[in-house]
Parts: sequence; structure tokens; C-alpha cells
Amino acid sequence: MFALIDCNNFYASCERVFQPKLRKQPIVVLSNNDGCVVARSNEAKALGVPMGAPAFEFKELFEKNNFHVFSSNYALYGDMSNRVMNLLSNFSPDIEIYSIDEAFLKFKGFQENFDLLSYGKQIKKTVTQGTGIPISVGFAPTKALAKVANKIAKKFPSQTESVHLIDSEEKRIKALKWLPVEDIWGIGRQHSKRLKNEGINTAYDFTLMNKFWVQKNLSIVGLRLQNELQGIPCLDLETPADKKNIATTRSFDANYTDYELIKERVSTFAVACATKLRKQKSCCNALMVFIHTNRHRKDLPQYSRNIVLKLPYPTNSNIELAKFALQGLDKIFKKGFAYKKAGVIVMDFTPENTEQIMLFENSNPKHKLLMNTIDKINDAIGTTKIKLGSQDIKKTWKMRQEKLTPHYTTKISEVIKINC
DNA sequence: TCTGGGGTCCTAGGACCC
DNA sequence: TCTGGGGTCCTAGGACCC
Repeated sequence: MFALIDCNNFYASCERVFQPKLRKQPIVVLSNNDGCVVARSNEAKALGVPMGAPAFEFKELFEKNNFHVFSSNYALYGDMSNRVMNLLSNFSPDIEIYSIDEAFLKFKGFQENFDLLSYGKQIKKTVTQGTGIPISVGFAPTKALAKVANKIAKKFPSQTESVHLIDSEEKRIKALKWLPVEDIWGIGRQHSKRLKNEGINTAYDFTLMNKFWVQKNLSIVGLRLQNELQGIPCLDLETPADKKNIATTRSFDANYTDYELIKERVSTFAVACATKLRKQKSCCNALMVFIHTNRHRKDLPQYSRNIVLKLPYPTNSNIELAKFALQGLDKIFKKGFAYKKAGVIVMDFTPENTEQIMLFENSNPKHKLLMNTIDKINDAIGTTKIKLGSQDIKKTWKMRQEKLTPHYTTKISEVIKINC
């Protein structure tokens, strides 16, 4: 059996933990730059705020209904996530952390000796008590069905006490007949459109479809999913692997026309990629830079380009990657446009310790020690104190974050103080 | 005025090999 | 008139996830 444990409205719940007076109040959390809604409390959902909504379009609704609006505080959410995952890992030796707010647990031979339903309630109680984050728990014989069970637990909290178990054919069929096809894990917008054209409306309908049609139209992934929903396990827990691509991309706080400002951003993004590369002990052999204007501004001239550079040698040095990224930027930058976003993506990794010596040109060997030192200093101070000359020396974060809450759990100066 | 960020996997088709 | 068969590797694009 598998369990899927999911934190309810995770970012909104994290903010609420530290401001209990916000219980029952509508809360939204905004994306970087305070742009879009990325998390909503149940009250906010009930008032009709869709996921991904541009914040400025809903400003009036927020004000009229006394919404509590937050900038995203990833340091807080990441730390809260770790606490939740730590507690969950006590309930099974087999755990897959699937995302910041979700984990699969696997139970081998538990059903004979355990009442999973009450075990689930115990999990819920432990996490709520230990972190203040509300969760839902779904049990089933496959991962895809556990996802379905979790949806039911979340949708009917009072009937299920937020824990649901699919352990019989009747329950499986009942659950699948209830679930609209577009809400199946792995069925997105395109696939659900296609399935509806075929007269498929529920997950149950989908499980009855011809396998050849499914494989032809939804690929092997769709076929696996169909099997999983029929109760035939095809997916096991996955173990974390090194990343194959690493990206650092940001929208700007305003439109940038000045080449120098964009160079600074791209240089900073390249350094961020290099730092992440070193964390997983990889070097990259290729790098992509992109820039584009604001797509939503139909009144302004549009421009969007990217370039992929094959590097002459594998590297994860801040200095070298920033240099290459700026070379790329130079090739694609065009004067006269108002740029809104840029990014650096590093690709084609090789392990740090098996760097092949190239014939003509190699990464500067001195950089290894230098980067090591930079990482140590920056880690110790907890911020990016050491920068390249091409980066902005004064500011660290060019982003609108007007409603940022304190780093309650990760900065000693920002922990909650109680005056007695 | 203001619209996020970071990933993965699969397939088809082209280039190339013997 | 008639022009083989069987592979691999790479890439772009499309789908999906949170």
C-alpha cells in the first residue's frame, strides 16, 4: 500500500501557523515579484480567487473581503516542509518526498498488522501537533490511486477526518466515478480535452478505455496511469537523483532597457546556477541564456530570444559561467526593447571529480579552491556576501516583496518574541 | 502600472552507421 | 521497370508535475 500525504494550502497554512488570528480568514500568497496568486486558503478559494490569478486584477476583491496578502517567503516554507517531512519519515522507512508539500509513503506488510485508517489519523495528529500544518492522507494500492484517495480526504474533511483509504474494488470504483477526468494526476489540459472528445468524463471511464488507443494518444505514460488506476502498480517510490538541468530565471521589477542592468541580472543568474551546480558536485558543458519583453504588453514591441552555448570545457566556476553567459547575452541582446525577464539554464552535466582534461582550453584550476572558499563564506554568513564585480554590489534581490513575513524559523533575529 | 519559477519524461524525425 | 535492412544517437517540441 501507498499513502500520499499532502499539506493543505501549504504556503497559506505556513503563514497562518505564525498568525493564528488568521484562522478562518481569507489568505493568499503571491509569487515572486508579488505577481500571481500561488496559494489560497479555503476561504480565498470560496471567494472565487483562481490559482495563478494576477494579483492586480483581484486587488479590489482582496480589499473588500479583508484578505491577508503575503509575498512568498520560501525560506519559511522550505523549513516548514523539512519539519513536516521529518515527522512523516517516522511512519515508514520508505518515503519519497514528491514536492515541497507532498510525500508518498510505502507500507510493506502493514495491512495485516495495522489498521491503516487509524494509522493515518495518527500521522495527521502528529504533523498537526508538531508543526501546525493541516494535512490530508490518502491510502491505496497504487500511487495514482493514493492521489485519488487523498483528493477525497481533502474534499470531505468532516466525513473522512482528512484520511481516506481505497482498499476494495467497490471503493476504487466509487472513487473513480466521482473523479472528473481532468483531475487525474498526469492528465493535463490537452489530454483531458482529447479524452472528453472521446466521451470520457470520469476517471472510471478512462480505466475502461482501449489500451492501444491510450498508448497511441497518451504515450506509455498514459498507459501506465491507466493501469495504476485499475489497481495494477506500475510506479514505485523514486529515489532523489541529481538534476539534469538547473535554471535561474526571474522577471524584473520593472522594464529594463539598459544593457548594463540586464548584464548585471544575467551575471547574477549565472552565479546562482554555478552555486547550485557545486551543491550537487556537477559541472556543466552547455549553457542557455534567454531574454524577453513583457508578453502581456501588446502595446509594446515584442522580442524574445535564447541562445545555447556549448562550453569549451566543463565548469562550475562563478567567474567562467558568468563570462560565458554574458557572451551569450551579447549575441542575443537587441537595443530598443523593454525587457521584462531573463534567465540562465545550465545543461549537459558531468561529475565534478571526473573532469576530462581538454586539449586546447581548460577551466582555470585555481577557481576550484576559490569557489570552495566563496561557498564557505557565503554559507557561514547565510547570504551572498561575496560577489563578482559584474554583479550588483549593493542590492541582493531586485524583486517586489511588499508583504514579506519574518523568517520565523530560520533567522534568530526574527523569531517570535513574547513579552510577559 | 502591475501577469512566477523550476523541473521531468516521451516521441518523432533526421543524421548517421554498417 | 526494378533500388535493403537494421540499428543508434541526438534534438526539438509537446505533454505533464508542483
